[in-house]
Amino acid sequence: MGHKLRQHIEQITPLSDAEFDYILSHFTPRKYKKHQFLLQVDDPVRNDFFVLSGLLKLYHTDAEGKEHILQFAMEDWWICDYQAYFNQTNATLAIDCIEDVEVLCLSLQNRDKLCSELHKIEHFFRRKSNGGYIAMQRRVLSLLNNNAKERYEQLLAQYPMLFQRVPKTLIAAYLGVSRETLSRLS
Amino acid sequence: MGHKLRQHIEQITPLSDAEFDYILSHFTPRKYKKHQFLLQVDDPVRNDFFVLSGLLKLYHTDAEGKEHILQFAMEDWWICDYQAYFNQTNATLAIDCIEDVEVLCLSLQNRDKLCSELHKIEHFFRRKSNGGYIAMQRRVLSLLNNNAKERYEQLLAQYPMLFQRVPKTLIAAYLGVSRETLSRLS
DNA sequence: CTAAAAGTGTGACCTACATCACACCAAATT
DNA sequence: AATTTGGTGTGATGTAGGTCACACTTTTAG
Repeated sequence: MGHKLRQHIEQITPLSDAEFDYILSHFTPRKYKKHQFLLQVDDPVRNDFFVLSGLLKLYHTDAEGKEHILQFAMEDWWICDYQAYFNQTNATLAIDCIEDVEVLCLSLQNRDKLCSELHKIEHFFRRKSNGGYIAMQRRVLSLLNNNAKERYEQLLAQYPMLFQRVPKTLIAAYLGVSRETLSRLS
Repeated sequence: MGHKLRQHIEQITPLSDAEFDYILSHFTPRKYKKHQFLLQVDDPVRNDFFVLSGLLKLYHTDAEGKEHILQFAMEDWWICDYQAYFNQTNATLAIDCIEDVEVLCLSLQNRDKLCSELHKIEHFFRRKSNGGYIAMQRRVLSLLNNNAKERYEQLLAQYPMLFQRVPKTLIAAYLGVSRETLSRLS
């Protein structure tokens, strides 16, 4: 079987062996343990992460110390504080591991290099970004439209696997509901 | 002064006269009057719209008939039901005019043609999409983090001009608050 | 193997915001 | 000029979901 990254890119655009090797050479593999941080608030954001295995969360901690989860990421997902990454400023979001994790790291420099050298990679990232935008928009709509129970059921329907791997406290922080209220819904 | 679209694209990438003329030839100009629809639910989504002048809203109407506004768009903004546009399915969102409007229409075919012929246009749209993703993510965070008053003040700080052009009812529908509550905040 | 920490459920109570109902005013429309 | 329509404010009341407090169980770490 091919490399996970290759399979992932080829869902959008085919690659030759040489192209893929070249692309892969711009990524750095790394491993992290459960509870380790990939990114902490105020860190410079050096990399975007492509997840090979494991589970992570991207979140913001507010003034009262409450966590708000923007994204979970598992196999085949990308995760990053993109605002800070693209503007090369310091992180306002944190990323850490819910499970042990293997990722491929891509610096902004290498991303831009790949995008300018390989038109099909620029195309790939455009498509990815479009998809992400649409997903975020759907989430905004669901926050505007739906009550706690409806949001919970939508998430359950869309990512049933998540509920086996993630504590309810985190599901609540993702849905924007208190842990207690979530517990009374299900 | 140059064309508004040209200025807009050149914020990201420079263009020759010939390139711009070629690009522009893929857009169709159109005008709409206040209250006219650019897109209704269940319409096929033929175009993405670049706004030259005027003001529009992109919104969803829920089962109880309540409007939830996903986006306002004014000069220099793009507006579309992207989910339906990119998948070439029918609209689930509607777009209509809050003021008289001039737009440039771009079909998906022409967008893809431009993107594959001109690497710099693919780059432009990637950058735009990245920006849109980040903006949506910030909005999700603000819905999770902040109460009605805080969201109202953020919006006011970010787009003060909006409050001169848009009735409070629509601001409320954008913020996810009832009209009455909004009226008691300010 | 034991102690601490993390995860979960549930009752009692509280509050931010929704809903309903009405009044008033400004701007279209006839 | 008269009349409908759209926009806005405000009181009274209802409710979804938050907060606090506690108990119990499971996992993690020393």
